[in-house]
Amino acid sequence: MTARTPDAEPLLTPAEVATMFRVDPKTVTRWAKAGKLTSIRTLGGHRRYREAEVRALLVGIPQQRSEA
Amino acid sequence: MTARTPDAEPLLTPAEVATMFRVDPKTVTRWAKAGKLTSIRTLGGHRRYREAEVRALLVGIPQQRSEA
DNA sequence: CAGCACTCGGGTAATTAGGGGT
DNA sequence: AATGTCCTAATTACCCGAGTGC
Repeated sequence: MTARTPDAEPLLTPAEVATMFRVDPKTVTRWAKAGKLTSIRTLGGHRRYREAEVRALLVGIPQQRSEA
Repeated sequence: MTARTPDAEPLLTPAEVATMFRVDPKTVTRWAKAGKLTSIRTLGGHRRYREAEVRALLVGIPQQRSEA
């Protein structure tokens, strides 16, 4: 029973993005205002973020090993 | 409603890691820079650390010498 | 319609980054 | 080589009231 999927990409709420980065939702809003993150606005003015973009930014630098 | 959490690993702030290791946050930063610890950057440049990795390091310190 | 959680704004403390020096 | 401390600048976190989303 897969509900129809209009060609829309998955969006995330500010709280979700904030959780993923371990920051305050307000901080995510600042990133959007600063143009560091693509934000889509609801008709009421609330922001939504592209999941794919957020994941791409969540990049960790793995620990290195200097083994002899 | 609490926002869903797509697939985010729990992250820790520098202060939290520093407290766990009983060291200065600055020291944690040095560990990250030295590649001894995996670091994820916020869009503002602040670092976040993987909770699982930190805890693994806290527990995984075998007593090589137990004080003569 | 009513209600609650979340987000929107702005403003102000608290952390963090970075370099340098002990 | 490794840690702790001092400094300045930048980023982030918590305060409020009002509006949106469901």
